[in-house]
Amino acid sequence: MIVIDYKDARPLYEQIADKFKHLILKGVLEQDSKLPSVRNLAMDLSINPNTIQRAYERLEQMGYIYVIKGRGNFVSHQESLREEQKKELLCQINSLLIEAKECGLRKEDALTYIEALSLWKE
Amino acid sequence: MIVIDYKDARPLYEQIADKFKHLILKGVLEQDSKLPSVRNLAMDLSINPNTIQRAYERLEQMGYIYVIKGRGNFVSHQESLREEQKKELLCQINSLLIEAKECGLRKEDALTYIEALSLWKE
Amino acid sequence: MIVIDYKDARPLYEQIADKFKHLILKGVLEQDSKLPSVRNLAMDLSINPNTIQRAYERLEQMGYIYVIKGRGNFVSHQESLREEQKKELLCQINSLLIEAKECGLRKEDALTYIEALSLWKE
Amino acid sequence: MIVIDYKDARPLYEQIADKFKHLILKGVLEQDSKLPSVRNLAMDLSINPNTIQRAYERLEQMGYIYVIKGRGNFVSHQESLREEQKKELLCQINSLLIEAKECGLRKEDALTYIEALSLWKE
DNA sequence: GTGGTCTAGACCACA
DNA sequence: GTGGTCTAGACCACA
Repeated sequence: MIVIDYKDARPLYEQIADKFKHLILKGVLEQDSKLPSVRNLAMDLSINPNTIQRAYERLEQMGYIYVIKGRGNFVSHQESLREEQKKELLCQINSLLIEAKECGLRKEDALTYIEALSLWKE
Repeated sequence: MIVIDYKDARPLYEQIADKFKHLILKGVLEQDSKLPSVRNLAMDLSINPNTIQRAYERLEQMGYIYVIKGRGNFVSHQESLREEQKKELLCQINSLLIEAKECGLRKEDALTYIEALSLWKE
Repeated sequence: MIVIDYKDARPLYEQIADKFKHLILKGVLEQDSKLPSVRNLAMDLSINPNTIQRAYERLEQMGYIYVIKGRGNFVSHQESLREEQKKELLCQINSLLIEAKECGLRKEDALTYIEALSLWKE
Repeated sequence: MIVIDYKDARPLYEQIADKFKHLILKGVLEQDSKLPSVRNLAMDLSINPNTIQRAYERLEQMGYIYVIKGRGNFVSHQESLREEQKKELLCQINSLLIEAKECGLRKEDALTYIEALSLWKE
């Protein structure tokens, strides 16, 4: 389910947290379903348990999972996470558009470009 | 011209390179104009010259400046830089929109949102 | 009567003990009334009986319930519990006010703030 | 400056972070002043550097300090931290008062009690 | 020197 | 079994 990319410059724990974040947002991991245990995942990925622990800690801080000590880590309420994430992404797009405008991008060009993106077709 | 934000988590050299990048794209630093010398800027910012050197190396790698040995660092051709940067930014926006779509964003909503951004008014 | 919040970070036994504490202080559970048996409650909540047992032990240590072997767990004298708890809470408020004072809170501001709280209206 | 209390049940990193939080809020550590380096403090307290690292990480996440890689950890803007903390504390007091009210506390009693606290005299 | 990441391995509380 | 904390020690990027 999780594959580590050793060419990725980011730290392992961030990579792992990010993978889970996407699996949760895409709905592959359903709400309240259990994530693999720290030790199991560490074994699977041939990685130190501390690193997994850290990834899970981040996910909890960001609200993607909740922890029941002695039981495991579980996926939080998805719909609210999706809304939150959508806002965050639109905010980032706003920042990028401001930069793009400074490079000469005009409103119509932006709208035409986005209108034509292939991603909408899928 | 350059102000360092110590609360910025990024390494200093990256921050400095980024500041110059923006000054160049905005046209504050004109084409073929000379950047401050490594030593002078290091003095001004009370920073290790190595850090400035690394920032300039970055800028050269990214094509924003060109070096003439013994004479200094100079701003590259701006128009092509702007076009390049614009493409890069739109590409990043594309990636973000793919993620946002997975979180439930629809085409019309994206267009309406971008249409309404205040940045276009300025 | 008891609902478990798995998103609560505290251990289950503490959560359960706390819920009962509130039910007793609010008077929902009357003095000398019997609490559900360890086994029954464990079944109801789909939880390990050991966890319930630990919660009840806590409640007994804190004086909220008394145990009659072979008969069950019963609510202690409420009025004295309420007085005890009130003192405890005011003591905690004292500690928090000391900290708030170090952050610049003045006596008048504290009184005005507390005076204006909506909780008194109910 | 920092003393560890091994009788304290809380984890070491939390204890250490909390001590620094108070030193910062009280103004003992002034804005932009440098905290001891991870390694030095670890030596001083005879504690593993990882534990200090973790304490500092928390402080950064909570906004109490900012990090410059290769330089050290520094105290954030105090006044805003104090305001934030004051709000947080008053919010906690609100919660405690709600509980106290359920135990029979009346508005006048609360105000009289707080009015009379010795902490205001200092 | 300074912080950041990671491994290896131990011990604890909770369920 | 499951997560949480901690030690010991290594290696890296940045300044």
